Amino acid sequence: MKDIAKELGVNVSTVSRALNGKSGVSDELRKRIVEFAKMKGYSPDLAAVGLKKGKTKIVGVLIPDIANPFFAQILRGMERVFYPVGYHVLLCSTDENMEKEEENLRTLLSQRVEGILAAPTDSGGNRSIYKKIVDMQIPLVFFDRIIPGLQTSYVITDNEGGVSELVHYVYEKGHRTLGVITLRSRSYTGKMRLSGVLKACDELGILIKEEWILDGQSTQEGAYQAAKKLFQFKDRPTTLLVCNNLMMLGVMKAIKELNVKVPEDISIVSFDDSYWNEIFDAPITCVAQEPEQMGLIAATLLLNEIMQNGKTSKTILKAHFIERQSVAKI
Amino acid sequence: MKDIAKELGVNVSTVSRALNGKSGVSDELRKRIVEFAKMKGYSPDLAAVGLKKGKTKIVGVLIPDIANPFFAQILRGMERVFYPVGYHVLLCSTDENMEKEEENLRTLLSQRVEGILAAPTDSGGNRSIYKKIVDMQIPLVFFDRIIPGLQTSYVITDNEGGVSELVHYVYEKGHRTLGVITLRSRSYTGKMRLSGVLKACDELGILIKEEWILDGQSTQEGAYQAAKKLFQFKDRPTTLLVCNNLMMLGVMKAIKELNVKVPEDISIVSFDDSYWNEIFDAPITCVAQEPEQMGLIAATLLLNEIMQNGKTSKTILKAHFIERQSVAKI
DNA sequence: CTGAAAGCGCTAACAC
DNA sequence: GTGTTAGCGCTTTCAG
Repeated sequence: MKDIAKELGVNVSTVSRALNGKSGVSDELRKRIVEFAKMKGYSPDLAAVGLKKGKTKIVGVLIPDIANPFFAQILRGMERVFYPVGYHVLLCSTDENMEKEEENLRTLLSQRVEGILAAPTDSGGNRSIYKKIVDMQIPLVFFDRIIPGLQTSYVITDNEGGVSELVHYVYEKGHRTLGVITLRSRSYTGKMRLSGVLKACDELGILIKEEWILDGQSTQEGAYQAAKKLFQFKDRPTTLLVCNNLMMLGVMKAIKELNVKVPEDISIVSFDDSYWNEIFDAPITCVAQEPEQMGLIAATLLLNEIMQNGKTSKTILKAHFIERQSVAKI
Repeated sequence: MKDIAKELGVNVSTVSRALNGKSGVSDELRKRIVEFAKMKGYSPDLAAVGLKKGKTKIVGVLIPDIANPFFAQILRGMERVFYPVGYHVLLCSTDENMEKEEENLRTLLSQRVEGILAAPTDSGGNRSIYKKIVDMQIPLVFFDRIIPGLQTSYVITDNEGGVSELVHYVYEKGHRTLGVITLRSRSYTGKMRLSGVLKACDELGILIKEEWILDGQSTQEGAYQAAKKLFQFKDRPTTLLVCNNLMMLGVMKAIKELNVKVPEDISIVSFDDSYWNEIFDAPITCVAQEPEQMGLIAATLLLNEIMQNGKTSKTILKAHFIERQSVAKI
């Protein structure tokens, strides 16, 4: 800008006004400045603008694992709202690691992001730093997972309702025993989905033995191991409920490997839909979340808070049931 | 910082030195400053630091579609190298849209990113802006796709080699006719994979009729439509080659819907491996890329250029063949 | 309509 | 070992 001003024999402030479309510059001069700037390939230093204005036009997104299509789709939803309004996304992965999560949050603060979208690793941990963020009045919106008791906006899926629907469905199909492959127990979704299953089974009188609750650690590999174990029990349930998309994939692998017949040998239902549910040998009956929608809403809420310092708002998305062919009638 | 300095009765420069671990502050004073800063919840304004030092510690990543697991995994690879060295990722999606790509690149320049990782939408388009970036000496590394003729580092997969391997494999299995579902024709990978197929077929004397080359538009939906069309030809090839992971998914859907038997009715091979290839009814024989590895290498190359202004370097990854059960011997 | 000048938060000479 | 000061690139009063 200084160069431009000098070469055109005007003051930087005039250049600034001209380039930002502010009034107070003659049309003729503005035209000259704008053209000259374009010719020179001038591009404003957003960091400097941000420093001056106290606005960075950057938001931070904290995600457990971008390689999980579920989160990748959420991110796409967010992108779709931020792009048109000129906000940019600083992306951080936590790998479900609380130290990394904390460090990333600190970085985001230092980058002076105007707001933060986060899916916290642990429903209890790192509460204090999130608390601090809220206290600093930095807009914060949770998605997919929350830290209960923190006064923030969020958008989550009705986890308990979703699993409950699955359990009721298999009940109506005549099933009275159920196994479940669970998420990491400390995550919010892990807790909610398991408790939802237990509650629904209890209400309906479905038997769910201790040893049929297997920890899939939220991962494909973990679920693969867990499913193999379950399939080899002599005493096993007639249905298996899998708590997320990636774990469903692991279960599928185990099914193929052990040559289990679905739904003849065992019925399967899953929380989450994903690319693969539909094209599996026995297409998987499930409750689907809408990740892109979730991202979209989360981003919109955040933008609202940034713009107008709006009230916090809570959204609970319904998981919608998709019947396919993985459950037998007995 | 000013507050801290004032409250402790020292100068800001002293605070700066203390907080940055620079010499020239007595241990005692440093300790007091550091503690006080922590208590106050001080966090440095990275924009200001960047403005001063001319280093933002931010890199830009330009990706066609994060919801595609292939790119999501690449991104994870990048994250894994940037995180430990304190660099942050500003993420931009192009949606395969050239205007959006250009706009995003301008933004990244304005954010004064220290380097850019990009998978260009079009192998020819937007050349001039990429050229400009190179001329400005901003480190630029292409991944997955390149713009031929531009002097930059890149890491890509050996597309022609990969498809050639697939074609040779089906040839040895006795196939002499081949159909192919192609990517968007203007993308670099689209061109390379198609030309590779044609070349290999030509060499081996495999017949590939004009109407067996179907445009899958790089998408699941496009490939689904294309495959449905192909499967309904009375005169159809004995093998179908699918040019990427997402399109393979579309093909799978068509297969299920039309109740096509693989490999009895038709044999299938695919470029790319992805979650679903392995768990499909007829597990899909394919050549796999290593997206995470690609991201890792790309990020490392970029970091090298940023750090030591190193020479440009080109990496071509081999696609490795995975035999499964989707090809019949005839 | 245009210019001068202050200052955003920080670092790095340069003094003392 | 500590303070003073200039300045990174920009915007925005305030004068003229």
